[in-house]
Amino acid sequence: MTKRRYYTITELTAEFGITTRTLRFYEDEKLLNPERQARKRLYTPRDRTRLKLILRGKRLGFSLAEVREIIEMYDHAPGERGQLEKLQGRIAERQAELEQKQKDILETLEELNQVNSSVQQRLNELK
Amino acid sequence: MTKRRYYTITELTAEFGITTRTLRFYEDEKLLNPERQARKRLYTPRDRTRLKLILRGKRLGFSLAEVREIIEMYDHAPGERGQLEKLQGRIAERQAELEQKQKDILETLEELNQVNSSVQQRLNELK
DNA sequence: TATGCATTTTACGTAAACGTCAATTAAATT
DNA sequence: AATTTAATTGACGTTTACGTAAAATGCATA
Repeated sequence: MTKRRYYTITELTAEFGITTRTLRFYEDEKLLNPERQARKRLYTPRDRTRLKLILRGKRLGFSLAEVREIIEMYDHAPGERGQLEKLQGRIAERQAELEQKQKDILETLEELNQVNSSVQQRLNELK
Repeated sequence: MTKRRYYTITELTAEFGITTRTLRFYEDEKLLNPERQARKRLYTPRDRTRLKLILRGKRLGFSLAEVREIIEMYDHAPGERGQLEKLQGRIAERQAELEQKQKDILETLEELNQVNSSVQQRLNELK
């Protein structure tokens, strides 16, 4: 017996903690492309992978439009030199953005640590 | 001559690439508290620092409500044991969130690197 | 067969985060 | 004094990302 081929809409909502509305919305936005069995949606492993990419992008603060661009990079067609070079440019931009976010995170974590220390000290003083 | 004490609204919009509307909106939301000289806003270094925190939070995908909570952690009043412990709990939550974002970023950077490599290889093959 | 349950489609609603006027007002320059 | 320039205060508009309610459909079970 081979791997499951399809996921139902409720399986995905349960696995990722999202609503059916969200899944249908992403489909309207052409981010997902579930097949149909009569009227029911059947999500493929590819849909599930894309969904993970979408949710990860959202966690990082990307809009759906940005998520779409990033996913399109993954799916890029072979293309000619000019296209490929443009693609590299866009990749570099996203990488720079992500590196900025890394810095932002490190700063924030550091500050939260400092707050935590001062709170801890206050707690120690309280007996 | 000591350090500048105030920033005008246009100085801040220029420095951070935002609009006056945004600054007034943050003020309505009680995130900033500029003084007034007649009707004109005079932003203090403290306002500027908070603005930086706001913009950094936004880059990380936090909503203004979340940014507000984070800033309030920085500004927390001394408080009693129960309060302090709750604060530590909230700090831990935010830290976990940020660590998840770090993982998400590393994964995304790795994937973008892979795409970049395959694009580069294609370019090399094109002569 | 009737009934319940999940799913679908349609469509209006909503919260967040500003954008974009329009109508003052004040300060600075001619 | 007249005029340009910068800032302010409403207030309605817009986009994004779904929420939510209603009505129809289809499968499963009592």
